[in-house]
Amino acid sequence: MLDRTANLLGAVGLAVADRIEKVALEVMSRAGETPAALVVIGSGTGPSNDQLKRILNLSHPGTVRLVDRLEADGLVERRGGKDKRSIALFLTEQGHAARDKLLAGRIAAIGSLLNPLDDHEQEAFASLLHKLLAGIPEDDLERCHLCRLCDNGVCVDCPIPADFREGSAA
Amino acid sequence: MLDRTANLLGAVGLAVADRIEKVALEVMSRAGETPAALVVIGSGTGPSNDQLKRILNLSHPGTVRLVDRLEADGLVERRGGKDKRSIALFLTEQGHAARDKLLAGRIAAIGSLLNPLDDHEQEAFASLLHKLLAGIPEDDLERCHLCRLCDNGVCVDCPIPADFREGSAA
DNA sequence: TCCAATTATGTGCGCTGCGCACATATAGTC
DNA sequence: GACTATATGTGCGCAGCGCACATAATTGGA
Repeated sequence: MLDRTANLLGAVGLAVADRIEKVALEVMSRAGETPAALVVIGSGTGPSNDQLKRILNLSHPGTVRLVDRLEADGLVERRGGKDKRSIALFLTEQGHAARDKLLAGRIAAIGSLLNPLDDHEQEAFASLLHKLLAGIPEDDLERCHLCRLCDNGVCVDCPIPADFREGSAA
Repeated sequence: MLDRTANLLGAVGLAVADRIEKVALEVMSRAGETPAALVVIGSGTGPSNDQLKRILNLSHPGTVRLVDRLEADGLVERRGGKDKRSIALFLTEQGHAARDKLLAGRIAAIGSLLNPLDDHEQEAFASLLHKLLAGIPEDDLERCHLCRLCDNGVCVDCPIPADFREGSAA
């Protein structure tokens, strides 16, 4: 029985991931962790390359190149960090616009999957998802990773502590 | 309210996709659609390259190279199809073993996410997922795509018609 | 005070996964 | 028998990412 539930969740998860990827390709023509980076950078207050690397769970060089791509696309700026060695990442105006489109498209795409459920069922579903999410992360870093594509403007009553919101994690 | 539910589902979907990818890397050191191809080929009765391409939603050359990789890894065999131009794809013994490990690992990884839910909640969750899945696919091809990583041995009462099971789709 | 270890970023290089344009062989159609 | 459609395979390049390495700045002792 648990296996059957897991299989159903696997199919739904795949459908969700497929739709998120499709939206990201439409909005910014990028795949992999690049869309998540856009969201994370926009959520924080000038995160460093190293913080981004840990949240996205990428290698260090991978993160550097990822930021290169975002910079080349005109979505992100590298500014000086608190150290002279570190940098601080900020979205450009264009970056903010792309991030908004990405998040809105993501919510719309996933929302369309929820159509078969009526209001009451959606509420029950949200409650179960909430409980499930609360049980996943073991530390702040894992929380940030899990929420790397979340829309903070929409996620009221987030099952995950708010450290991420201030960009103070990692 | 719907937006909040969609955001929660987005986070869960991402967690599911992350775990599936991790298992695939551990089991077969491959990413992208290659693990799905292993599952699909093992589910069917000698699908052609073209059928695989449509189920995975890849370009034709991408599918050819994907099969090249699986063949090089010793997991898949190309045999003659019903036409002299088409081929039929079958798993080797090693391929079946890898597929079993992949599916078992997938179920285990997703199942661990379900731990916070008690038996009653899991049943309710499965029911909602079932209803949600039934509303997604518009044709057989989309069904096959959605179920490309599903474990047929586990998915009783599948919300999706059984054409996929016979490999007759597309 | 100066040198070693740590931290933070960036580069050279290669590999995997994938798509576009093209080539080739077989099957159906007029 | 020529023409189109179908099915597979190739040349080529690009995106995304990791390993090994290089460089600059900070920290922590001896």
